[in-house]
Amino acid sequence: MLLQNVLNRYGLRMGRPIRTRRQATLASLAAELGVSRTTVSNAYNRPDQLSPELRRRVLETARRLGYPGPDPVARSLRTRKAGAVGLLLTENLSYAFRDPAAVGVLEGLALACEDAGVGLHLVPASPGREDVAAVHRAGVDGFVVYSVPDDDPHLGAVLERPVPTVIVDQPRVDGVDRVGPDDAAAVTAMAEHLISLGHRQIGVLCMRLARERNDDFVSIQRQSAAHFHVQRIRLEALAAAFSAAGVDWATVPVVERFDHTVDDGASAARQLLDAYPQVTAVICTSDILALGALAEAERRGLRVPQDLTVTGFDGITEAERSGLTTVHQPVLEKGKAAGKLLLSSADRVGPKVITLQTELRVGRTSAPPRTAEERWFGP
Amino acid sequence: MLLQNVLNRYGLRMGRPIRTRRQATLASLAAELGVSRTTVSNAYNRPDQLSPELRRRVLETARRLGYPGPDPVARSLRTRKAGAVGLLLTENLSYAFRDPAAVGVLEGLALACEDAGVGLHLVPASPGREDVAAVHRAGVDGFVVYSVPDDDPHLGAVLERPVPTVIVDQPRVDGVDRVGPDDAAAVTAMAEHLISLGHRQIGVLCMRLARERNDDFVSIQRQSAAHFHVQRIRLEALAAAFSAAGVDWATVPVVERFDHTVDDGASAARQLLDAYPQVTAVICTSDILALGALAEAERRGLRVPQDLTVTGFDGITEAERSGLTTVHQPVLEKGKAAGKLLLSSADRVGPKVITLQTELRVGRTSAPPRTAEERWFGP
DNA sequence: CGGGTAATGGAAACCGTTGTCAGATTCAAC
DNA sequence: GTTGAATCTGACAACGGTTTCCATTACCCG
Repeated sequence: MLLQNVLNRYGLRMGRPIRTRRQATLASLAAELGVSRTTVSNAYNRPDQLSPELRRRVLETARRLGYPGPDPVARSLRTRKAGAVGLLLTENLSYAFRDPAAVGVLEGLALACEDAGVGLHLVPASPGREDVAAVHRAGVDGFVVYSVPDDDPHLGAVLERPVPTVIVDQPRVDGVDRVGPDDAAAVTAMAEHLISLGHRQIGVLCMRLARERNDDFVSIQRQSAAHFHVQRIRLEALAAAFSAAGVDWATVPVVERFDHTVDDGASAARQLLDAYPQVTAVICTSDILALGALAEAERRGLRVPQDLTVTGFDGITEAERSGLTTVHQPVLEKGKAAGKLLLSSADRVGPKVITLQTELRVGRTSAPPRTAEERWFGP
Repeated sequence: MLLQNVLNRYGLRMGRPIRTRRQATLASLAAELGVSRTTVSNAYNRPDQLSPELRRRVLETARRLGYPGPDPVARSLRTRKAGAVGLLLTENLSYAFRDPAAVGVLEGLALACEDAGVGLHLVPASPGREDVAAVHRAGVDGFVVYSVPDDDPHLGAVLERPVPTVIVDQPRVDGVDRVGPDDAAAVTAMAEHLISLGHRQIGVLCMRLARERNDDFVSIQRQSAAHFHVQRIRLEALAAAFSAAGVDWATVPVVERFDHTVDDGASAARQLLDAYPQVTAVICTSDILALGALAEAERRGLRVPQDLTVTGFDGITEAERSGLTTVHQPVLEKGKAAGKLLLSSADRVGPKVITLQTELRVGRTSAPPRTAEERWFGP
């Protein structure tokens, strides 16, 4: 027993081949040099605390012994700083990397982290996974939560952790910092644009509303019970605006897609237009879906905007290029703001909400609807 | 002094307002319950080691005291497992997120991590930054290094860390696991395709060769001294193949671009064709550059492939869509393989190299060159 | 020569866990 | 009542550092 201890002290272990000798530690290095651990630690962290000569000796001996410098985990434990922020994203990474809007947020966040010299720790949390252990295991100084349903177990696990948290877009949690656009206002502006053009026969394409898949039309109940807050708000804002314009929202078809690709947008548009050919405007809650709707319109031989108006949301580059009428939001800034907010949250008291500026960008995909006669007989 | 200790034991601290009371720890929770720390630890990590009833009490008291479960950092220190792999990428994140080939690798890596339930820790290391502290600070069980110049200080810092490392694409370091395509073979196949078509007047567009910017023609010296191994190998393979076909490599213009965007590809092509209008084929070391070259060809009114042949490398979706002749490599698999290799490296002895299959995909952008007469008088 | 001030290095506490191992308790069976 | 097996529990030693005092020495100044 004693022998074991002595061996340990010198970084050796019984019953193991020599070549797997334990890594050198700060203590073994100090022993080798005949100085205290403090001094070795100072050599790395506070060069002004010891003579240059001794420091040189320490570093040189470290190199000789293959000591890689203070262990980051031990250091984190002592200093209570991990030097990383966690990113919770209940979504396949493929999605995160494929949607330009999401990439923008990620990039902005990464930039903020880079500036501060802290790492970005992607927490493994695919939609299916119920195992929140990964959240518990993440050694981070704070979390950014991006676009997560309000009933996701990972979210709960994050909020229980005693570290600052910033939520981007959704969900809305009381007392937690948040960064996002004013979705209601933005969508209202879009609705009023369409109303003023004269559209009353509309259809809506929206993203996933809950964790269970429903690639179909959406009931009023499901709309108002949506766990994805952003989608819910956007639908509610549309409902409010069009109701005010005399449209009975219960008659407005809304099609949901669980996955978020251009192809899904196209198939949703097809489903919508097959069942409701009288629709004059397809409002999409994202540009990706809208790009799909444009593709489907072309496939059907519908001219945009003469025969059909299509609108999106986000303002991604591809949308701009195709002249889509959409709401632009500064996604890069969104991510950057989230990062900065999180990294500065040590010296703040109350929760903070940052609302980003959005801008209605009218492109070449919205125009007044044709009258019924025009539809049948041409202009 | 004694008082201080007693206070500490109960999670209190002198001279601080009550509301900032110290977070509960496993120890304070055990004290509260009147059981040992072991028991509390077991409640979380080995449910079979204590009675369900006691476990329930522990968890319930934990909730009441706001104990968030065992501290991840302390746990990592004790278990020597961080539950995360680091990704070193000496590049602005913007690049990583914008180049589809890089996104593919990232996505594959993320998938492998997700499968294993470990986090992915992005190490902040922009090109300019000389500060490798972030590498030292990263609490990870291993590193994936992706496309880094062989003289990058971060690379050295990673290799010094006593954790397994896998390098993707470049650099090539002896004794370190590596995943990547057989660049030389792939490029040779491409060269032979062009040679057999009859091209002898070629020009090359390549990516950054070193950490210092050089948006210009590249000397032979710079080519063979390139710190980005992949680029060097590709150029060398081209040189070998075309030399064998009787082309004096010293006369072949090579244009380098530091940044890697379609626009940079276009400007490089312009620079090349302005100085060497007799070129019949522009060989690019990436699809992104090739897409730019195609754009520039169109701008000049050059028909592809009749007037100019353009080839790429990577096989990204956009390239496929535009019919680019290119070398396809499975980028998603590359990332996934790197992740799996890293995560399984505990029980392996020697270094391992995984070479990925590539495939020459002849598209609509390569054809025999026009003869000089044709160039002036039409076919 | 007394005493104040840097400069330098060290002792010990602490960060919050986990794992080992031996001892304690319970319970059924003989 | 004894025994043995099956469960639980708790003391103790790591894990690898950082940081707050202290102690020592050297130097400077009147």
